[in-house]
Amino acid sequence: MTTGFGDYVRTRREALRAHDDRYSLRQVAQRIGVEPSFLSKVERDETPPPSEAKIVALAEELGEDADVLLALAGKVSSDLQAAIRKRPELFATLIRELKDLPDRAVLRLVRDVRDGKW
Amino acid sequence: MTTGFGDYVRTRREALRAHDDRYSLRQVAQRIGVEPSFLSKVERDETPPPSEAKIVALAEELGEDADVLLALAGKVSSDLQAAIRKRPELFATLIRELKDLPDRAVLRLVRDVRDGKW
DNA sequence: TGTAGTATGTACTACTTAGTACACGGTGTC
DNA sequence: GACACCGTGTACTAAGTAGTACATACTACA
Repeated sequence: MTTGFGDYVRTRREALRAHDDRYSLRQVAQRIGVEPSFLSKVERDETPPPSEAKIVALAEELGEDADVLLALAGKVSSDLQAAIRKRPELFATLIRELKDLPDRAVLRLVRDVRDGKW
Repeated sequence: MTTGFGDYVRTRREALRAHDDRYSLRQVAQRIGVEPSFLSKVERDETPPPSEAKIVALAEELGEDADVLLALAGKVSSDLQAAIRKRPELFATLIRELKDLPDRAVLRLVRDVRDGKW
């Protein structure tokens, strides 16, 4: 496993733990619903990242953006996938069009869409 | 299996076959690189849709849009996923913003982006 | 009628996913 | 020195993924 997923989670968890004992590996594992040994392996990148559901729970637990954590795990949220699958040609074209544009261009687009002014 | 994926592929292949013998199940199977028995099961929805690579090959073979065929198989092209994973927050926001907008709105957006006028 | 091509059915396999169960050894503390 | 956590190591599993291999049975035609 060469994703930085585990590292990232561990670092983040340890940071929270510095101020709050409730962020021990065991307690976090229990709250997100996995065995401590499993979370341990995940954090050491000894096993691939867990399922989407667990990652989302983990993101919530760590105060992180779920999409970012999923991305780190090499996944894309299933609701986004569903949206794309509903109109595959449309979204495929759009995403391929945008993928090489700079952040600020995409960001401006997002804002314009949100404000309905485009 | 209750996807219409198999049905769709079979219908499409039979249609091509009406004009061209090279579209028998066996020959198509060979060209896309699977065993005939496997393609048979796929077309009868007796087994889940094949891997992305085989679906893309199948789309090419059938003259269909790969993204559409992938969507029918409940998948999203890995290059789109990669694009999203590179900037998860940006794309997640955009897609969630667009997912309930009507086709024509999204389409217009796609065109505007392509023409660089937005 | 045999043989070439066609679709299908059955059995099997190797790999991956997504974990659990449980024991072990370390650390702190009362 | 016993109790309570802590992280980790080892072993296991149940289900899904992505097929292959081989045998069977039908159809067409020469």
